[in-house]
Amino acid sequence: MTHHPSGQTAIPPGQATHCEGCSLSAHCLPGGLARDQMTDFDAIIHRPRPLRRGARLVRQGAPFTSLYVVRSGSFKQVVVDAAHRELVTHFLLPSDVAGLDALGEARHPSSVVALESSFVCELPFGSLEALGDRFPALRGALYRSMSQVLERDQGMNCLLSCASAETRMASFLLDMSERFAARGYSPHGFQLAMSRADIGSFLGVALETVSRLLGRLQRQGLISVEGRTLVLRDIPALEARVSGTRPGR
Amino acid sequence: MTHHPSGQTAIPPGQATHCEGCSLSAHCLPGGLARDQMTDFDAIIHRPRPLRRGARLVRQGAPFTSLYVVRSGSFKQVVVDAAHRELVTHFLLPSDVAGLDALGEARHPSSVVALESSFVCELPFGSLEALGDRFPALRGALYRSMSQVLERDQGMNCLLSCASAETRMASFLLDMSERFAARGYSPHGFQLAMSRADIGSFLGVALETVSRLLGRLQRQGLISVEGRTLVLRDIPALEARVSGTRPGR
DNA sequence: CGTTTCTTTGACAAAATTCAAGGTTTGTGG
DNA sequence: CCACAAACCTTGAATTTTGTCAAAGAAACG
Repeated sequence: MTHHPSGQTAIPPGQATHCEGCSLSAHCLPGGLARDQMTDFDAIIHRPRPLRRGARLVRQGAPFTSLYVVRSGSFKQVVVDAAHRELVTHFLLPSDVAGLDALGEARHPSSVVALESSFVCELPFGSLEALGDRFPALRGALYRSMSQVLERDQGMNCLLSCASAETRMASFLLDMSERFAARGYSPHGFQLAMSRADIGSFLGVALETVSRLLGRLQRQGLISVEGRTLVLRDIPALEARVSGTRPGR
Repeated sequence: MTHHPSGQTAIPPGQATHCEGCSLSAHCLPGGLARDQMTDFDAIIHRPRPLRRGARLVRQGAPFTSLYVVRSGSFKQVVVDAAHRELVTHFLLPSDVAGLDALGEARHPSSVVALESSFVCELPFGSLEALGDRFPALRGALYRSMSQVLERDQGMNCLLSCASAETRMASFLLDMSERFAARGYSPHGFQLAMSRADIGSFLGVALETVSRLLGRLQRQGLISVEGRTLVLRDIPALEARVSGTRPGR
């Protein structure tokens, strides 16, 4: 899921980082703000901080104080359920917002873990709200982010309710592809930053099934996989797998 | 899902309905407002309107203008996916809010259909937002509602990802029970307003499986079912089924 | 009171999981 | 830079769960 083929070069560590010059700003929360408003927004955010692979950005149960925007790298969002299983609920790419599910709550209902070396911008929610009073566009962007998550979750529910393992896999690959494309990267090939186990947890299938499905899709010529390097060779065919699901339910 | 055993008597049709006197107001959006603020809130809402079984409160794809609070009765939220299948994503009980998933969008991404004769209060979103500027508590309540939906969806995803059909069923029954309890009704027995097909769609299992599972749980003495009348006879045992899921994944 | 919709139940088939074992990659310390 | 350990990935075989198809019974509706 390294969004930049050769790693970390796109965004320099911690300096020279202002929303105005940021390549993500169009898709990011302050996207709809005017130039001078963005300066104010800039003032409240905590500058990008680095996280290593495996580091927790947000810990389930910790008090909610800030939202985080992924600047570079990627994350998985996980919840630990009653049976102490870790379940992956989301994968976050640059410009995605972490912590939204805690917004109305005192504590975070899920954890967010870096899948690779990553940078995030921290948005203290108090300041954000205060700014929202002055810039309605900012509040609108926040609403939009939340309802995008809602819609995404709803789509996921549909997938989990009634799609075969193969359809889930195809959906996942296409979804990743679209999200990369939306961020200006190639929709045809990318790196998966997460393990097979993460994908399995996310899609609700066993990790062995993930492995078998990737193998099968490769044999059928729809994709190429080599470790975590993925190439989508026949996107229309993948799309056909998604729409052509089992009849019933 | 009739929350009042003998039907519709709890809330009179359309008159004498103000938030202040409403039995739901504690759990409802204006719950945190002061007395005089509630009067203002009262002024923006459109008074309860009746819907018959099968009537659509919200139509997927229709422009988003209002949120709706369920006053009495119950609803199912459904999405029609790419393969033209209707999938049930939520069941709404009194005090639940319909339309939240459209909040940042121009159009509703899902439909909301009455499962029985029901009443709702309509909250024009424009007025609601305007009022939110004056009463921060109201905006907080809105955030809370949204993140509750997010959390619920996330829980559902977990259930669908890694629970057996039986566990899903037990979860569903307990969830209903809790929600009835939270609204002041008995957690031990209630009416299901939805069909087996709806439950199946919601839980991601075939309707025949729903039927078999209910039968099995009954034979084991955990519940009694007769048509859509349900009695939970052994809630702790049901809870044990939920936590004691399959080991793997 | 008949028709439609909903529900239950059985037999069979298919999909996916579990268990097991071997192979590969990644990361670390000497 | 190499060697070793740990984590990760693949593949096979047997088993289990759940879906599909079919048919009959019950309930709801006009």
